[in-house]
Amino acid sequence: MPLTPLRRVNLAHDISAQLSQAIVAGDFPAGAVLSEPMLAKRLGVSRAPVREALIELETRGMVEFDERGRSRVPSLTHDDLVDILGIRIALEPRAAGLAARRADPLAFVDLERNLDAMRAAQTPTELARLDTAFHSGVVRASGSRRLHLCWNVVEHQVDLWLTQMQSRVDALCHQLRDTTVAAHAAMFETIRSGDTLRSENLARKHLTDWLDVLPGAPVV
Amino acid sequence: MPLTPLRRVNLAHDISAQLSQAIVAGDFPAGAVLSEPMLAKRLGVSRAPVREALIELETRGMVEFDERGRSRVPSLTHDDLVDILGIRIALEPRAAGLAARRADPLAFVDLERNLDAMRAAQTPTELARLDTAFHSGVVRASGSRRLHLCWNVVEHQVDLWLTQMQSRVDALCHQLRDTTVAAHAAMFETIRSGDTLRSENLARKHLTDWLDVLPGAPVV
DNA sequence: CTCCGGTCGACTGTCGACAATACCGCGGTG
DNA sequence: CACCGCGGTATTGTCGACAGTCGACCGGAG
Repeated sequence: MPLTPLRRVNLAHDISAQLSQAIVAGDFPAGAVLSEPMLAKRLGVSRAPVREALIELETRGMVEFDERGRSRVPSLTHDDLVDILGIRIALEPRAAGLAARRADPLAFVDLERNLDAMRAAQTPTELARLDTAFHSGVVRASGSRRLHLCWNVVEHQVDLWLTQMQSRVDALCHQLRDTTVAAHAAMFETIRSGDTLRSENLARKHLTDWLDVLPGAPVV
Repeated sequence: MPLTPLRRVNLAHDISAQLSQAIVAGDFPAGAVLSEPMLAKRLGVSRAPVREALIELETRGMVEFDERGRSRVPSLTHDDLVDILGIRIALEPRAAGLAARRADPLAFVDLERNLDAMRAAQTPTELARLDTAFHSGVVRASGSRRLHLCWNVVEHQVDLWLTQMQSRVDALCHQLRDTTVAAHAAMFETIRSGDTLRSENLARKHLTDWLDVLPGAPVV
């Protein structure tokens, strides 16, 4: 037995993850101030780890600090989404290419499991979460720590945008589901086959396709 | 008069900048442990802002946390440099293209000033600093906050690598100086002219050229 | 000599407290 | 009635302190 994973606790890290999830889930509306005492009280911890979590979230674009040091939930516009996708179009082909070159079997089981989960998913929320998770898996499979750091900056931004625009995009998500699953499956196969160039191109096309769909969607 | 910039002080931010500079300057060798009490004592502050600065630096890849929470200066290998340049090749063409599209005159004066400084620079260290600063300027000129967050991850990595490999690269830097200045000048003109596509291509070529030079350089 | 247990010191993670600052509403004043 | 000054309140930035944990070192047993 491999015993226990053994890991020193770090409240800040847990808080960061939990807060990020809460923000994406829409628990805090766009523009809401996340005051440290309020969060500390709700989480049952002191302000120190909360502060550290907020700093980490700021570097990931999940909160913004105003000129007085208060952290707020950023409110994303359509332009923000285009900006985010532009960055992802720059980063993710690289990640897919590296993943294809490394061909880590361990990462493949994660990706395959994600595909299965996505095929079985029902709610748009679950679908969006799995979609992001798949792309995270590709970045992780690239094996580049720095690429992963960059990815952190955009990882949950699309999810956050979806939450803030929720009224309109549920139907869109559902409609795109089969397309997305098919695109992910194709990416998975290509990465596993080790075809670097084709992996890059598929990743790019998957994202640009999405970008092309958006202007037609009823957004603002 | 635009009055004062007015900005609440934040020791953590200053510490982050100072520490980053010190690491790049080689004050802490690769693998060195940056203990919080030691830094706090040297800086004359308490541990709290030091911790916050370290967290920020970790998201920028300037320090790494080991399994026990200690922060260390990462030691970069040749593969790391290739990885970093790969990310920059993905990000910077996008930044240059956006900068060309925005055409912010304010950013142009910064870039032009950098060009002048670079033409006058003497030491390789100064040259490397200005080179990084130019690329930072392009990213800033892109106007994308998230792109800037991603850029933070790689901003000083090449400088750090140069420091850790210092013995060999001084001559290389000097030799590449004119090439670099010429490439930057060309990028500047193209961005200012608003030619998006050409800006992207120049940025990409500038970086891939550099990548091509490296394998021949006497590096480990 | 080698190996083991115990002790010491250092460091991290977390907490509560304090000063400084900015917002908000109220009362007084012209 | 409009405006200005003022105290109360909430929040941030910073500090010192404490518990838990880990490595280093030392002494003794086999």
